[in-house]
Amino acid sequence: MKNNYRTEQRKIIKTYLINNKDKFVNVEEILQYMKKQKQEVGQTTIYRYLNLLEENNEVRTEIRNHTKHYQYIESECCNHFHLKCKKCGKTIHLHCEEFEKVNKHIREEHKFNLDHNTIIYGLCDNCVE
Amino acid sequence: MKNNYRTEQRKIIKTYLINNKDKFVNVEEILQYMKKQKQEVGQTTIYRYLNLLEENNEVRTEIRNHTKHYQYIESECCNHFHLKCKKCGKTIHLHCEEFEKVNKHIREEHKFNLDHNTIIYGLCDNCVE
DNA sequence: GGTAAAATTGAAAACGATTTTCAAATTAGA
DNA sequence: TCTAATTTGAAAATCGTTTTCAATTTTACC
Repeated sequence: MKNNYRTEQRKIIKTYLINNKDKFVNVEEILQYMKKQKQEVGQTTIYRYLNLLEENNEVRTEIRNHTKHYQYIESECCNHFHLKCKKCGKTIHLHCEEFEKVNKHIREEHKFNLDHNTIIYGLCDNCVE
Repeated sequence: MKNNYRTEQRKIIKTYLINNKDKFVNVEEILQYMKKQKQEVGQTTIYRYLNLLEENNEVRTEIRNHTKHYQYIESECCNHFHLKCKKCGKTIHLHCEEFEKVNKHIREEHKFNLDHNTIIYGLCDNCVE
């Protein structure tokens, strides 16, 4: 991987992302955490490293009220789809044979390759009106 | 619908959106078009009206290199899913019985309601490596 | 039609997240 | 150890979007 020196700052940022891989975090949250832990890192560095991780597909991103949020992509989450409620944010890890069959069908018949890292949005049963 | 006076400016903006419903457009593009047509509208007005349309689910949005893009939602596109290649942007209108079956399965068994307005991302056969 | 209340417009200023700049510090690799 | 390449971070710049506010337009009611 190009441009990937292992500096102390990057280790800290990546550790934070991995420790919070169950949610999306933004730069402000990373910054606040670092401050608390007395491991301050310049915000420019955080932005730059996050961009690098995004280019390398190590994080997925999402924009929440005008601010980019980042989530570390777990490799063990690569073999199933994710459904996310656009109202309450609940995520469902879809381990579903039938969906995988359709995925194959779409790949073969419709010539399109669904991306396991892409979150599919909708409404969960609690939020649907 | 609240806050929806029918002013000349809004008619023009909506017409532009409908005439370009096959693609995503941004404020700059709308502005340029208006200028060409000698129907200038302040950019504040465009931003405000687009926000209103978004709240009312009349447009879907997408962020492309730091800029919000808008697409008018055709009502006749509500009964099928959309696959979009994240590399070349090609959109496939997925008229597919098998997918609809899985959609029903997901709704009933996984308690989740896929949203026809949500675009599902992946790679088309030309762009997949 | 006329009129008042409510909503919209748009130029300018403010905002705020992100990027750029650039000199100093750090890292990798010979 | 030494040098070239890369990274860091504070400050400034950028730029898309929102806010402000006075003027204008639209609606709704008489």
